[in-house]
Amino acid sequence: MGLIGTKWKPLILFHLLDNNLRSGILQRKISGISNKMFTQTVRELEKDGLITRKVFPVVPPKVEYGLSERGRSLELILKSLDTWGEQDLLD
Amino acid sequence: MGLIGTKWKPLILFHLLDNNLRSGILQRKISGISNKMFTQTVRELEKDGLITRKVFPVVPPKVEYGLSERGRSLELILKSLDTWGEQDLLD
DNA sequence: TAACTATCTTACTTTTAGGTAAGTTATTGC
DNA sequence: GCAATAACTTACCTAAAAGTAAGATAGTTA
Repeated sequence: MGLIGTKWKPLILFHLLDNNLRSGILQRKISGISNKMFTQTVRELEKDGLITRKVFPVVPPKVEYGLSERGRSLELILKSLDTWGEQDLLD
Repeated sequence: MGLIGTKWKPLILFHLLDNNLRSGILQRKISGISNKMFTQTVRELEKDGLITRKVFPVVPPKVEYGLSERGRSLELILKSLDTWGEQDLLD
């Protein structure tokens, strides 16, 4: 229940619903997040087992994030939250 | 989407799903919450239009909280979050 | 060889969330 | 007339979350 008790986690998960995304692109989708919070939050999501992280050994670096199976199991909840939030934009 | 981005709000809403509850009882159900945070959070939820607050002019005071229609519309999401959180208790 | 790239870290500071403890209220029961 | 009651509110303080800005990395291209 406390699972979603953070500002950024649900947002990041939400943006990964459609496709895997590489780090920079995902970050640009989360408007307002600082670089630090972004890295910190994906690290936590990875530890939680909600997203996967794939590093390509190239220069400049390339990192891709995607939902794990466990993360995928949140799909309905994430979509509901999104729809609910858009109904009338309080908060 | 940022709607649930707090530690206590979803918890309080969740405990109101079944019945309206008077203040003290509701607060005792939210283990770990301080008196201050409790009052503060229900105030916010009331402003958000998610819960209703009914004051009975008796001594000692009696206050009852319940879900508003808008709050009630979160029922499925709250229950999903709860079930999801219990599946395996990470976080 | 210097600049550019994408991703992340680290040190430092500010902002926000949260806790503790005391005080307020108005009636009832002793 | 004093204590007990439920539901706050307030002032003060600490802890946690988040922002800013700088630096590390190492190949590629000019």
